[in-house]
Amino acid sequence: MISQARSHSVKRIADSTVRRLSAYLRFLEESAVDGVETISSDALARRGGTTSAQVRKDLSFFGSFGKRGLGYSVPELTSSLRDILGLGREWNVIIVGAGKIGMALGQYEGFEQRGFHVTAVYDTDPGKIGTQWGSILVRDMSRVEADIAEVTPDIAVLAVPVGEAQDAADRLIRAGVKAILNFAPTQLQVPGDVSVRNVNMAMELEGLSFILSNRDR
Amino acid sequence: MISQARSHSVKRIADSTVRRLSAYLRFLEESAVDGVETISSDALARRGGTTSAQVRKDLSFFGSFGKRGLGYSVPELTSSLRDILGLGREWNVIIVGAGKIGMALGQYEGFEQRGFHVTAVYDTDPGKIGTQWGSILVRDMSRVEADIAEVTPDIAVLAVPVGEAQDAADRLIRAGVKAILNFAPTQLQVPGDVSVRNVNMAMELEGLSFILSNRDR
DNA sequence: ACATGTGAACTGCTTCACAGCG
DNA sequence: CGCTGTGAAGCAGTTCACATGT
Repeated sequence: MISQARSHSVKRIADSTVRRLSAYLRFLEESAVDGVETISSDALARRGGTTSAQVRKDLSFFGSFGKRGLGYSVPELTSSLRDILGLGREWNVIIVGAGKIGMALGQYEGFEQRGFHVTAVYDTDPGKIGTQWGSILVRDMSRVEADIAEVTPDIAVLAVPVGEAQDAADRLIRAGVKAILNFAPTQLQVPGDVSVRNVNMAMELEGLSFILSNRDR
Repeated sequence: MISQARSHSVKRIADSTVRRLSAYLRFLEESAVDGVETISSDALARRGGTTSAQVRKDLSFFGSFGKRGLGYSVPELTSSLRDILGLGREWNVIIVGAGKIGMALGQYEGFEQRGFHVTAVYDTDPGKIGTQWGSILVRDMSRVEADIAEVTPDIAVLAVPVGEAQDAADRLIRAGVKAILNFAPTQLQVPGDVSVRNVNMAMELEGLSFILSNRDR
């Protein structure tokens, strides 16, 4: 019996660790397709751009998943990582904002594949409300509180213009949403029990711009 | 004379610092619109979700921009941060992959606004090649090397399916590209002189999933 | 012999606290 | 007096190195 994920979990886990776990999981899934049965921390590390010690340390927070002298069983570690990351269940997701980004996200297959079920898309534009995107109906943003009262989504994806982001977030939080994936280029102000992750293209581009500007000097 | 950005810049700057500088810049721009003349490290911190000491330390790597007892001049600090981040010039950007994400990015106004000039979009799909997106023409991916040889883009945005990402990156790098903004959910293998930033929605969602799963425990 | 799991050492980012200056 | 700028202290994340198990 190896799958002892969650038996540990005493100290707080660093954000960077969680990100790497995601990366390991993706690589494991690729390896499984290639028919690899067993993998070492070193192979995992090379592919993820880190070190074997880092891989082992990351995993050690959650249990012992390897066999000494051998490495990790690909299917077993895959399953353990899924469990650790909370991917063993379905999460209900709503998308707020039916613009270009919201649309691209709504049609992204990767969401469903990983257990993130998009239940609804919201917008304020009467021209968009009522239109159908595949199986998803664009709903009226004014209904969002009523809908959430019935079934609270686990995660709300915010894909509205910057100027509307904080207001939208406030509404969602008041209605009970506890996790937001924010695509608007602004730092949302939220209470401590609400988790926010930001996806900010402007910031990433500026990061590259900074590196390019300071490369030689 | 205050704008002494770049007179310092001895030690390596942490990634987290650069990200915060981006955030400060955005907030400063918002403040300027509201007519604010002067701002303290404390105000900047509250808005950016950090501490005043952190703000001052971040800025101190690049010079002294404030007035003791007063704070920072909004226009002066804005200009200094733009300079530090390398936003004082235009960067040429190509988008590789004319799918949903590539399309959304190509039409994103924020790019141009901040000096990131999209010069071309590439795809391999004959049905897409030759179509026009606003002012941008979708070009044949097989031409990318020839085009780059003429004008090397500063940054390439990778918005192709996972399976094609590494190959596309290899081609771009061989052709001279030194900075990549990668939207494919895979860890690209690149030489040391190439900078990569990742935008990975799956990873962010998994981060939220992890937090939600471990919230109470 | 080989690769994991982990305490100990190390590195570097963050926070503190206060001197310095407007 | 208020707020910046910055060494020093504190802390968290990473790397080392080796005992441990197969």
